[in-house]
Amino acid sequence: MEFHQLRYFVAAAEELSMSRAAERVSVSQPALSRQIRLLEEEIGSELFHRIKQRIYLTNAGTFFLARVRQLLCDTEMALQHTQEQFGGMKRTLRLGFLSSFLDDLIAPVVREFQQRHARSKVSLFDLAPRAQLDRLRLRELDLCILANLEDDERKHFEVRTLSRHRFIAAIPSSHRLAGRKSLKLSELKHDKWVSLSNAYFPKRREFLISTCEEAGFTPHITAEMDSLPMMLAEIGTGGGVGIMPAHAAKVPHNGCTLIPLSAPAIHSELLLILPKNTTRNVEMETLIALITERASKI
Amino acid sequence: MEFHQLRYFVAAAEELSMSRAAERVSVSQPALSRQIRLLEEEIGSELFHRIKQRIYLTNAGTFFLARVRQLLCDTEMALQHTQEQFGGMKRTLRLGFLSSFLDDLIAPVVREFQQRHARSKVSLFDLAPRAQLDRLRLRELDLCILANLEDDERKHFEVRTLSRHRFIAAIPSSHRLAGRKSLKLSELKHDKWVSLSNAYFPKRREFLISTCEEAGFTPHITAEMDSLPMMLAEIGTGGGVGIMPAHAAKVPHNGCTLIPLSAPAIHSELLLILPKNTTRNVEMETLIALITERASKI
DNA sequence: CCACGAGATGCCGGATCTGGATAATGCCAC
DNA sequence: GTGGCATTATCCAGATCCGGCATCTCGTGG
Repeated sequence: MEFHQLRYFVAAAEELSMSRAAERVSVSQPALSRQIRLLEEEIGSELFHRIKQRIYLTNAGTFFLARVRQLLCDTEMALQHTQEQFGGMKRTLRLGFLSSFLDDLIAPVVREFQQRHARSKVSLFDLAPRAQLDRLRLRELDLCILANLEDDERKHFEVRTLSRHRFIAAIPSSHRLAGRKSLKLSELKHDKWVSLSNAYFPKRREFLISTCEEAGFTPHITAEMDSLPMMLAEIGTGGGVGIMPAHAAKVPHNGCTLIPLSAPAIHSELLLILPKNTTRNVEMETLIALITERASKI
Repeated sequence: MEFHQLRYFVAAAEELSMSRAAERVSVSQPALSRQIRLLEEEIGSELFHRIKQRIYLTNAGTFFLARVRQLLCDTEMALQHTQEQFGGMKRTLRLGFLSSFLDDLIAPVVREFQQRHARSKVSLFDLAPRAQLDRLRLRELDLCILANLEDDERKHFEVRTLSRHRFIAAIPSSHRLAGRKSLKLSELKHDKWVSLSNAYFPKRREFLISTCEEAGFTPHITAEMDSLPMMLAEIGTGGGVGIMPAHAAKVPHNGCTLIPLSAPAIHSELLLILPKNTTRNVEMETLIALITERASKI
């Protein structure tokens, strides 16, 4: 297992195309294909389904991807941190986020920031909530953007609310309610449910259960997934139903229908999370201001 | 930055010798030297002091080492986990520990375990407490062995006490009290103090402060270090005084004198920590039994 | 003063990674 | 149905980079 193989893999997983991935990481397509094959041989399991000249992540691939993301993130941070502290390198701002906010919030903010502080560097890390918080606590990230935070955690960080989002229901397109314009949570009381795993999404299962109980039933949870894309994939193949913040619509969801919830109105808050008791420089303040401003417009 | 460079670096840092490290990782000494040079060039800072044909970790090296350990641990775990879950590989037991317990507890237990279950694999990961807990929570480790645990955390895990250890004081060998056979905590009330950082050692600073306050003073903490070796190095160069569990004597401490504390008697508990609500197989039970048994003899 | 040990340097051989050409396959339009 | 386009897999030659050997330097200890 080598770093370049992992980078090629992430690129391929994100592009869902060997050719585009190869272009993105500046190698030829055969070179990339081959390295991914080697990686698959080492793992002993295919990372991609190759069907009809297209590639799709296997379950193993999805599972591996989450870990590789964290790995590459930690690698980059270890290098940067050491360079900055001992190699006289300028401080890079490290920002954790959820991929569903990349287009609307993160990317425009970073573009604007780069214009104002052309000599500053910002590194972006697409990580699950749990992974973001762990790294913020270790000061390996400078700030995080994620939705919801259990009370236990709040006291360790400085937390600001950026915006509020409604929850929607995600059900298979073949589901009896898939044609509806809106639905009530209680209409899904007899369905199988898919949740996000607590390991990556703090307290998410408890949140689902208590929300449903307030609506008068206990959800029958049959699957817990490690990421939003995996959850949508599971639902799309008929594995059950689920709820999630509306911005989840940004991630691909073939076979899934997303329907607004008319009752109860469940909200999640998008939060900006900072370490407590730290002095912040001008760049940091600018970045925070830009994020706050932009988020208020969503 | 490549994986083999990181492995060479860890080997060199542990052996404090390029030649022995080279032998350990089965390459020639020049090859290893060169790769470490390349790594240093990439970081922009020396990882080792090279004086009089010997090598010593620089501050940058010590800092980088902690992160690289975690990185290699995570890499190995990502690979194993994926292989086991999707590649039909047999389950490996992953065990986190503190290096000071390797010789007396971990190594003998693992040897014994290998004899009883020759076909099982155990992987060992030398990690800071914080890193162990984070990885246990994500189920990337199966079991941790560490000292002390804040109450917040206890409720997330199953915790068993293995043994109790007295705290000792660590002071520079040049310190006015260095000749003493034992000393009271309050005799150090006017010294500069060195603590372990909260980022890697949960609540360690608070523990030091409250312990000192019970002894009638507030410690003037001038440095927080990321690891026990760094802390001992800092104390050894006159950076202050500190307290730590007696087993710290296992790690090299040039320039440091370790002296039993006559009052107050501060204890720490060595804990075995397991995830909650998991089914455990025979191998796991054997391992737990062996650890418990062995620890009671220390 | 010399021998030995440890790390640094130079050069060569070989593993392997890359890239370009090419083949095979599927999709889509006409 | 057929031809064009796109995408992935395969093959081979060239280049890169890593590792090993020999050697050098420096410090230590007898």
